[in-house]
Amino acid sequence: MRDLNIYNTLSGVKEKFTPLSKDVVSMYVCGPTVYGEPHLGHARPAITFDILFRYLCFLGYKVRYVRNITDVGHLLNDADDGEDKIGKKAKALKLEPMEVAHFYTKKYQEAMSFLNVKTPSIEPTASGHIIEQIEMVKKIIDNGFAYEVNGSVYFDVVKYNSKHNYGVLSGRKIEDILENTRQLDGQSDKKNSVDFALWKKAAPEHIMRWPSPWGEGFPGWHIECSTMSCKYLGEQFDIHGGGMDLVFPHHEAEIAQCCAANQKSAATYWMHNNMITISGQKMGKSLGNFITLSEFFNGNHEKLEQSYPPMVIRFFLLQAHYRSTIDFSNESLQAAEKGLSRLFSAIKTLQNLEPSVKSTVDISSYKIKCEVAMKDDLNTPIVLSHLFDAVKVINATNEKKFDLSKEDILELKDLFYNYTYEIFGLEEMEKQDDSQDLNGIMKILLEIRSKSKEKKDWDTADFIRDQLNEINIEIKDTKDGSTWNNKK
RNA sequence: GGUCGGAUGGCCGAGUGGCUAGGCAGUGGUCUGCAAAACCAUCUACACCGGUUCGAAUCCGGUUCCGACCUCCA
Repeated sequence: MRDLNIYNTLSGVKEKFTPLSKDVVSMYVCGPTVYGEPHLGHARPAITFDILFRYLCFLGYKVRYVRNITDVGHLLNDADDGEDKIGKKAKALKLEPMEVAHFYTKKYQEAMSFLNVKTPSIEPTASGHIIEQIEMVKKIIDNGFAYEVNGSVYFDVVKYNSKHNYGVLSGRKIEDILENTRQLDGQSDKKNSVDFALWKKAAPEHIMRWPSPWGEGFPGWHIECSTMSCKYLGEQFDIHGGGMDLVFPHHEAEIAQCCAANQKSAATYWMHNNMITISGQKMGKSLGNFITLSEFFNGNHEKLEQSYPPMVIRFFLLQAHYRSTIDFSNESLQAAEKGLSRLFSAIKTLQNLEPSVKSTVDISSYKIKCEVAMKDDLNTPIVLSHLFDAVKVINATNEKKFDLSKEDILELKDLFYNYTYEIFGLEEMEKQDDSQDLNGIMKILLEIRSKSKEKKDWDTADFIRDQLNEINIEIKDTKDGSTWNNKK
């Protein structure tokens, strides 16, 4: 339970991870805004922090993992008064906003479960914490860091910056931001362009609205995370995560809000995953170049040459370090698919390995190497490279080129079990149709084929093989007879 | 424009001073009636120009190109 190092955006370096309380870790990750289909971009933070969650548990920590659902319609931008993403969608579809939010929340959770992402300990919704958000806004006003104008409340960034450092996380200087944000703000009520909304008055056409001390309105974008992390993890907790695109302004604002309200910076460690790119460009909703997860799963998108099962997506992401961008392409996903099946087939081989009295190959280093890589800021690609080295040993042993003792085989089983299933959350892509009927029929067919082969009746043997292949049943001839598997 | 990051072999992607990353593809081989699958072996690198060093993909300076954030975004 020691020596896990993680990169902290706050300090800009890798730091030894020391939780606030010895055996317990508190972790908050920014979840999705539920107004559209979950896409590949959503999978990255979910999987990155799922790995961290799993690994912390593996190390014996008790983890409370909170990942929010943003189901409150935030404004598209400051100039666009009264329109929010969820509300807009609801109007277009003639639905209640919460119907839209609920629909996409289910979609998101479903996709995450396909990807074998563990459910967080708590998945709170912004709409369920309006009262708490109002309370926090009040606290910030009382502390003198926010002001009310026309039914909206804004965070006074300039004043805050005179006492604290607005920019600790993103490295931004307030002067630069002020200079660079001199675009026409419409008839904004803000004192300074850097100020951001804590509570926004609802325009008449705005359909998501709640009563507040300042009139009917809705909470600002950043306040929900501050409120919910504080409620469930305390004013100071261990890890706050999310995508790199959230560093500024979202997480910067969160820190400011928490400092303004509680004199605490919320999280000790701030972790950010990098983006997924498509042809070198960020895959994102605003760019319209995203591919949804269900499109990956069913292959139904013009850019996709085939369907990619959830585990392939998961493995694909693990092949890159979470802080690197990863470029999507059919070629790399297909490579991932083959790599993954090589890994699983070796695990299968491992189950049936014949133990020898003594080992002729040293496998003791793998466990340590994997651990070192994992503890070095979750270097999953390095862990995988060690596992693939071990795959070679397993296969070579199976070919009688090496011997492995019973103890060493157990150690390898342990290694693969821990990393593949427990920590990486990879599961076999079993699409096996193991119905009794099919099994029986296949047994008969393979027997006929085997008899024809004995009689050197290659026409019949090949006919059976080729016809089955046509309906996606693949025959594999091995020394000990033939096996079959369902390709679809 | 400001801030930050990146440029690695056919593709993806690790690696911060000397030792084979790994996966996929390619090539050769084993197996096989043939094939597929599987397995084994193996080739192709470090954007460019200088510098530091016994030695640089790795450090320093410069150049070119690309990306992210600065508006909602994972």
